[in-house]
Amino acid sequence: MSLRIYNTLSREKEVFEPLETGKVRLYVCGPTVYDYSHIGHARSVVFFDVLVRYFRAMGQEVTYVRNFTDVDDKIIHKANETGSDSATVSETFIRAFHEDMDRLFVLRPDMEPRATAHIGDIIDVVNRLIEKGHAYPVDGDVYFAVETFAGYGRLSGRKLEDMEAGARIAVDERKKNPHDFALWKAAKPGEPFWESPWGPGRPGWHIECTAMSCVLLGATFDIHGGGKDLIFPHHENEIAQSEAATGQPFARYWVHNGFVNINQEKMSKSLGNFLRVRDVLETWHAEAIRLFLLSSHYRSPIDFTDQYLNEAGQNLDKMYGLFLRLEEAGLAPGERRGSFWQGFLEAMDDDFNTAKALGLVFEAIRTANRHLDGGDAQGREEAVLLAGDLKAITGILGLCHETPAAYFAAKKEKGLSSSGLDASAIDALVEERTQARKDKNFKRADEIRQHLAAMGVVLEDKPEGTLWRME
RNA sequence: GGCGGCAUAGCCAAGUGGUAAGGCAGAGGCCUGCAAAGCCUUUAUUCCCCGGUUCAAAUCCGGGUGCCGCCUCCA
Repeated sequence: MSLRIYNTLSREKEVFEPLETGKVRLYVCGPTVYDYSHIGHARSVVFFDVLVRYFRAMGQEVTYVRNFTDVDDKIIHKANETGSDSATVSETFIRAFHEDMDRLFVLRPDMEPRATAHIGDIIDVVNRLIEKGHAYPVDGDVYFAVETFAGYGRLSGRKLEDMEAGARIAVDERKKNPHDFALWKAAKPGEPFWESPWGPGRPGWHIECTAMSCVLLGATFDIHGGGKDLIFPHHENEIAQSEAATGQPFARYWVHNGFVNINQEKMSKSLGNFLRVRDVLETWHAEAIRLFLLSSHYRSPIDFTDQYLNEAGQNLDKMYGLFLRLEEAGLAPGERRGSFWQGFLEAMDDDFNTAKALGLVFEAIRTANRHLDGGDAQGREEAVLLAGDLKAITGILGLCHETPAAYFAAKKEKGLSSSGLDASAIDALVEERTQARKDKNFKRADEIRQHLAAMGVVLEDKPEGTLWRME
């Protein structure tokens, strides 16, 4: 494969060459589990899911690690708020995260380490950093000394001097430099803690990723991913900790996804516009959500609106519609790969250009439909070839998991239940209309069509009879 | 104040030197008793503005304008 990836570290697209040929070691920052996951989490998780599926389809052996931050101020706060404890809170939201992402057809990573399961590894790294003079304990806390790491600021393009000026961080007299960050935090009363050489406490946020990636993937690995917002300070700090501790290069390619806005506004607690994955799934099909998320390049910001999700839903119908047509024609997607597959590979090789790839998908669908409209043997053969490409492509994008029949049946069911209509009543009207048509009473037939249309029921007269579906 | 990103049709969105993918919406047509679905045609002489480089620029360079993100353990 000749994949090029935009590396945040160099700010350029670089040819991807894994450390070890045929193997890809990937670490992606997972959620802090103090609440239900939102659509922004979904974008990151879905994008990296596609990245992994693509590597695997290209024959690469991927080791995919995504952590859970299960000890943290926000989790502790949530526990106090709800009269629970940290462990229960994290357990609850880890389960919820899995439910949500499973419903989005996201494949589970190979490993999903939790910070609290790696306290020993974390303490080891902190010890090593102290030994090497990169960290210092103060009153049960341990801080990383940013000035001891020459490359600090390389990923985010910041210089320590520049950051001094407009820094909005509280001055802590105990720190040698205001930008020194906590590796270990002394326990306050009522907080969860673990014993350590510096007294009871818990890990700081950044150190868990250093410890777990090193243990699970090695000191140096291929790709480190996460949301754009993690570039600073989280990933900057990870690099400093890891390279200072091991003396070896850390992640080689840094991949960061852009944000999801809601109606052109940033999602934020203060605006109260957080869209939870499980709520969004109530309204839209999981694959329509994936399709929407993949319709822009992963690094661009994307705007979540009802209109765009509806469009994605229509496009998903179009995909299933073709597969349904083929099935009804007794045709199965072919095994041979054609030119659309080649185009797909080129698009994906160019920094995972899923938007371009989807353009090809729709072109292929249109072409296949045209061939089927033709109805001749050669056209059918072409359609089968195209369908094969489409099947392979949608598989990598994580779309079209269902059979077309099941997809459309579920859609009808959902439309019925949300509108409160009764299927048998509709069937009766359709039957009446069929009789009217036989009697050439088109006036009555059209009345029924319009009546049903007003309720959101769309009729399709096919040679084998009249079908109806919910709009 | 520092760092970074983006500006392409009514809307969304690809396109990093060679003459504007794809989707939605709109218009016309084929098909249909009428529709729906599908298909065909059509919708940006032009890519925020002004300069420059080049045989050639949406694409490169300089300047401007506008929007956005990060610098607050927010994906």
